[in-house]
Amino acid sequence: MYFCTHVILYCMTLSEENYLKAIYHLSAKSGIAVTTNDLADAMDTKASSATDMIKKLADKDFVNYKKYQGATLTKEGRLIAASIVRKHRLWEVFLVEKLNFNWDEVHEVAEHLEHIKSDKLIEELDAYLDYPTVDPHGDPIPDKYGEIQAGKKVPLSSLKPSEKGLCVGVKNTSKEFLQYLDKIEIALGIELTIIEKEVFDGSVTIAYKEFQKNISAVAAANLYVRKI
Amino acid sequence: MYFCTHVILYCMTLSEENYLKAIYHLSAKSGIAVTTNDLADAMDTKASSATDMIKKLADKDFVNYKKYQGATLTKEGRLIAASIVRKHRLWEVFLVEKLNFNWDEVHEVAEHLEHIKSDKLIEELDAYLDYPTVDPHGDPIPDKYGEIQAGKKVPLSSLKPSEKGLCVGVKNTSKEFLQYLDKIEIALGIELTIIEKEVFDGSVTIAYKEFQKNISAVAAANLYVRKI
DNA sequence: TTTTAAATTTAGACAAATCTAAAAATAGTT
DNA sequence: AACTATTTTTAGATTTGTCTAAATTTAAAA
Repeated sequence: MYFCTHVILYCMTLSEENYLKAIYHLSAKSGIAVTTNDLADAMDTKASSATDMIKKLADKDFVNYKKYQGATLTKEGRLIAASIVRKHRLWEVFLVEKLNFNWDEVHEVAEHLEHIKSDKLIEELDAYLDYPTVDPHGDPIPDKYGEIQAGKKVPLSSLKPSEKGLCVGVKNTSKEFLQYLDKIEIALGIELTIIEKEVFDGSVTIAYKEFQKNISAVAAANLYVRKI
Repeated sequence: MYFCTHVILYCMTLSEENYLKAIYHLSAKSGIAVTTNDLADAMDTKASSATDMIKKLADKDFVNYKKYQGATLTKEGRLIAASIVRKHRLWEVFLVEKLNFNWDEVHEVAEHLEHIKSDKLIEELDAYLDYPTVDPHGDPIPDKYGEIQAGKKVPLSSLKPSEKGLCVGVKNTSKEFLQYLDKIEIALGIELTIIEKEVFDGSVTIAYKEFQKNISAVAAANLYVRKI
């Protein structure tokens, strides 16, 4: 099984790709069929537009659809959506690692780059970046078969004193939070060790680099790590 | 004067950008106003569609237009068109130098990449590629003010025996010609020395690398060099 | 279980970019 | 200068993705 370039290349509009991607993200979260309203909200449009597009995607066998029952991805739809997410995240890695972008600057540009259609481009980019498995926010990059290989990420707040974690991403992607992390010099790939957790407010004292700092429960819940 | 990002970012559709670029290329060739038919041919569409788009671009003050008199670029239109050509050619350099693309593979992908709108992206890319002045075909890359700095290129056939040229591009960009050049190992940046020109058929004997070969008048006319 | 509220779909309209076919303007030729 | 032939423009239709408003279905509550 492999990405169906022909389909992607010849048959999908920008709008179709974006809807498919939104369905992919929403169904990953909920695990069940994506509702018309949720899809419309995600796409910042109206329910009637979402219905129209779901029908079109169903006609092309990218989603399963029964009236009033929401949409789920077909195998082919999931593969295409995964390929778009793959491209998005690879471009994000490129922007951060090669072009000096910050965490909080890459998303918008990657939203456009993800729609460039060229198998060679993405394969070469993947190789050029040395086959990364997570993007700059720690989100996993699907492989070319649409499968996610990266290990599970957990919030920093779930670690106990003396446990160590590799910083792999954030839950809250707001500019404010990312800039806060920049300020205290926490970045992707940093090793963190839990020193102590305050019972009364959930704040966590962590050691990393040459620092030892205390961060709030909110911050700890929004920082993803992979246990090491 | 600088690229008007706001205009590019917020006001131009893909189609408008492509038409503007086509007008830029056509008027560079002829120097005079671009006719509706020529524009339609270049865009592989019908004259009526070209008229419609010219009107729209004229409304936005990107072209000067009088009925039946064709179109010329305004200062702002030229700047935007140049920025698109700049992006196209920078991406071509990136694809060849970093992602192992060949001369004859880059154009199609660059056609899409050129429409990605981000000042930071293109500035960083430019720096990352070390400020190239020509693309892999030897065509000049406009600077960020829309100006072309690169030296003039001339066909190899215009050189006389014992003159040397740096291979900077091709006139004929057909896959066949580019593959022919690959085969005889002529590439961008190669130094060529004219050994001899045959009077009867215009063919040229050239020395380069460890080779000494004879190429036809047609080939020599389609290979651009910069005298050195 | 019936009624009400919410979610979803349909119907009809609109803007963008295109087309075909017909009308209008320009240019070339005698 | 008048007449073709070509070029260009206009008018009206089509497709895609969107909208609003109304109709329909499902879900929740009394």
